[in-house]
Amino acid sequence: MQETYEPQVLEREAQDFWETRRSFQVTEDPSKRKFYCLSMFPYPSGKLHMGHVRNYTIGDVLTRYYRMRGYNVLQPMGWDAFGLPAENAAMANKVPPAKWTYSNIATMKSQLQSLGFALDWHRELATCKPEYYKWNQWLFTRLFKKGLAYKKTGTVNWDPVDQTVLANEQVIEGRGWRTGALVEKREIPMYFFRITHYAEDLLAALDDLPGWPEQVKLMQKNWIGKSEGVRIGFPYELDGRKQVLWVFTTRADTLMGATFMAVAAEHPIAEAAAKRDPKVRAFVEECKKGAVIEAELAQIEKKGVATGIFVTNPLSGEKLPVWVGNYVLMGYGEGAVMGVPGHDERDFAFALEYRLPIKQVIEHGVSIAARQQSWTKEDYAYYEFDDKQWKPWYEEKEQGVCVNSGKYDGLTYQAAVDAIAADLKQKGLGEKQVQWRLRDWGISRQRYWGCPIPVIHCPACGDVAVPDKDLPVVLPEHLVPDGAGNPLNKLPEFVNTKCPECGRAAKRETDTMDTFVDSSWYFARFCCPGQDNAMVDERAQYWMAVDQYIGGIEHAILHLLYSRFFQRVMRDEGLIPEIAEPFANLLTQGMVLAESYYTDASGRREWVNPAQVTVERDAKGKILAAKRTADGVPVIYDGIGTMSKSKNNGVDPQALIDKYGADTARFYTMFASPPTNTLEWSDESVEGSYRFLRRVWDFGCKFSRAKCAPSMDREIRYAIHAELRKANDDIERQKFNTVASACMKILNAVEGLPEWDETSREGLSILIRLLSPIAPHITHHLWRELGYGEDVMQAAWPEPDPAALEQDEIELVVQVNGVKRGTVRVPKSADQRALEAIVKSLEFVKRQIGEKIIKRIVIVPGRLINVVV
RNA sequence: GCCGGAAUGGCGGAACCGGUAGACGCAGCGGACUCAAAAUCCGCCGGUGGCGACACCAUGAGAGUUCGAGUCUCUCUUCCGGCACCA
Repeated sequence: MQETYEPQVLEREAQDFWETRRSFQVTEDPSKRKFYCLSMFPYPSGKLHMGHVRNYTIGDVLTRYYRMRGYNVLQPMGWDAFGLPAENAAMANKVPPAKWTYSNIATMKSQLQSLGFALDWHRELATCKPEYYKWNQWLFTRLFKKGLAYKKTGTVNWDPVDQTVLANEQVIEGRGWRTGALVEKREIPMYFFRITHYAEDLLAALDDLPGWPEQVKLMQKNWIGKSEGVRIGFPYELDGRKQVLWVFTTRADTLMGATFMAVAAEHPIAEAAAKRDPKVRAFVEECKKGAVIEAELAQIEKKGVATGIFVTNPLSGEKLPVWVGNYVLMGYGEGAVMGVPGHDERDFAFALEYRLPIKQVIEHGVSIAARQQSWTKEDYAYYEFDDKQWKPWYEEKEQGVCVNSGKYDGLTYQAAVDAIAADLKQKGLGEKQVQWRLRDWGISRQRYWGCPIPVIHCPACGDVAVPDKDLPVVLPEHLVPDGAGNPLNKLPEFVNTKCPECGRAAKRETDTMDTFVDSSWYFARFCCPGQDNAMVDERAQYWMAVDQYIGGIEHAILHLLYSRFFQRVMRDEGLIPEIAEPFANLLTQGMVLAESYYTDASGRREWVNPAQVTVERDAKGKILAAKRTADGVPVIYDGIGTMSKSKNNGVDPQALIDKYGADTARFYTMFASPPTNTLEWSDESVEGSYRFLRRVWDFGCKFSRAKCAPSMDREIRYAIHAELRKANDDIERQKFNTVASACMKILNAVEGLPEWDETSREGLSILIRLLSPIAPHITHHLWRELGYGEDVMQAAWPEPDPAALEQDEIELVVQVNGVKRGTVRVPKSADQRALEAIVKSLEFVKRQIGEKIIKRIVIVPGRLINVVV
């Protein structure tokens, strides 16, 4: 056996062994339980980053674990290959996105292979290949015919200089990233998927996903946002015509407290008012400037302008002014809201700004009179004095009683809503309604590097879906975008075509699909390699649903929701008839972070990669100072954050693999942090992981030459089996960091034996198997070299021996008044009375009790005894 | 702004159900080996007081529930993810 641990050599050999035997290629096998383990496929951005290493190691640990547990495990890999970065790289390097993408795929594939992942490469796919995206197009045409894909206008960011649509990411502080021009909103025709058709199902089915983290389900639930309320009509007259302004509210009980209405700038009332009033026109124009990014919209200062139009409260007959508000979104509900400043924070702020009246119509135990007594200044009529601070006077709690509301006075929330909805219905001015926050999914992108939307625009027949026989609509791969619009528009041989229905000259759609479409069904395609006549086939029914899906928490909403939608669409098309949910279990991994450092010498920050920094520490290990290793220039520590190009704090996995080998990279990423936490990078800890693997190798080496005594060490054996029992629990709980630490503890125990015996032999075989999913190469060799078997992957997963875990005596913690005072060894069979007697006789207990009287004795079986005095 | 998370020694983390706070590792300190260094091995390692046995303090801050709280409840602070065209 090789004396020194040389990971590069060992890993190459192990990978050749698996390759030759096609160890990871799987087919449907009804005799075994299947396990479909999937990690989110990567965008081929250049080379692997640490997030990938972490993600795919988690998947690989599970894959190898379930294989050893006897499952038929599928773990495929592919490429989410369409997207914006390829166009940016193309512009920068004057290289077609296709060429850049395929070259990145080649690099990253070889990196994945060097990490020794148990991937079935014969299923590899790339979403930019026609044989894949053909089925995006095929499914689109099905949905188009059903009305589940349809055309309407949508709002985009428009760069007026480049005359192009910008992604949100390309808008920086309201300006185009390349031109610096102020971005405008623009309405253009787009295709949408009617995801709202499935809103109820997507929401309800969350309850049937026990394998998903609660936090993700909650985020999805809030995103879908079902709310039950009342649609209310406010009649008005405009240019002599009777009309109704509709709003939706969950707080119909506050209708009598409405003092104004606010509509979006795009609302018909706003447009009508803009025609007559230049002030309104100016404001509406103002609102149309800026980007469409919602996070920014939500934080802008709430502004408005009165339209001069009044509507009538349908129940009280009160006249209410209509305002245009920049905080009202046309895309939500009716594009209009009723303003109830007494009971809504946002309306309150708006009313305060524009001196609109505020009415209290809900009371929560405190009478208005009592409230008003605390008001001391006329100026603060809109505030109440509370806790030495002036606080806004509004209350949002739903449980309240109506006041100042005429016939509804005294009604509680639900009773008031019911009564008001009934009265509105009678007048034809409202009824109860369910409202969703979820909006339909706009999939059109005015970009080149994506899947062409298979539609032909015919002057006579309108928008016609491309017939099946003409699919795929192939994207030409030779174009280089220039940042000013989609180059497909300038390619007549792509654009000019014939109408499939009437045969006359027609234009092809040049928009491509949102790349989220590509990634919404790839998991099903992996099940069906080589299938060229269908999107998926019956093999998908065997493999689906994905048993374990692993990916970043940043995908908690959009990607997962779109995939759930697509699975339903595929089900309803009869493709995978029995499965509604694509992912039975979900693990959301945390991000990989690193320290960052910069120098300030030149007056502007120059970011120095942590690998080039030497840190000085005090005796405790606290950071005192840091300098650039090369030239000793002092650097400033900027804290910890995501690895990024801009802060030059990325750690290249390749450098790590070259230096320590894949097993160290894998072991470190598992050991450093539980999978769902963020992982803070530390070079020193990597060193520690390497040291551990080398210790394992060295021990194996020595052991292979040693003679073993036939004896067993009962205590050490107990320790090993107890650790194994815990590790097996932990691997099921997906806490791989403690599994890694169990491996270390078992090595410590085995090394601690006074002489090598059968305990060592057994302990080492447990260690190798337990470690093998995390560090498969080193364990592959050790298993063979030490004569345990030919292939550790074929070995049975280790189980603790119940006989080894039996104990006659156990140690209990003894507390007095909840504070630990000592421990005591007692026979396992001791009953409550015996325990109480033992505890009372303990010296340190007597000393604590002194003269006091024992009130009770709490016994937690097998753990502790608490004497309460 | 809205939705969702997180916070434990110098650092990463452990403590699964409310029951010994700090497992395992990193860094640091002391020692062995060595001409020396590296590697390796042994010991120490939250804070304060004490020769010591031991006592007290301590899980972002503040309150509460409990025999007992890192864990449950409420309020707050800071940081992170998402917000529909980055993927």
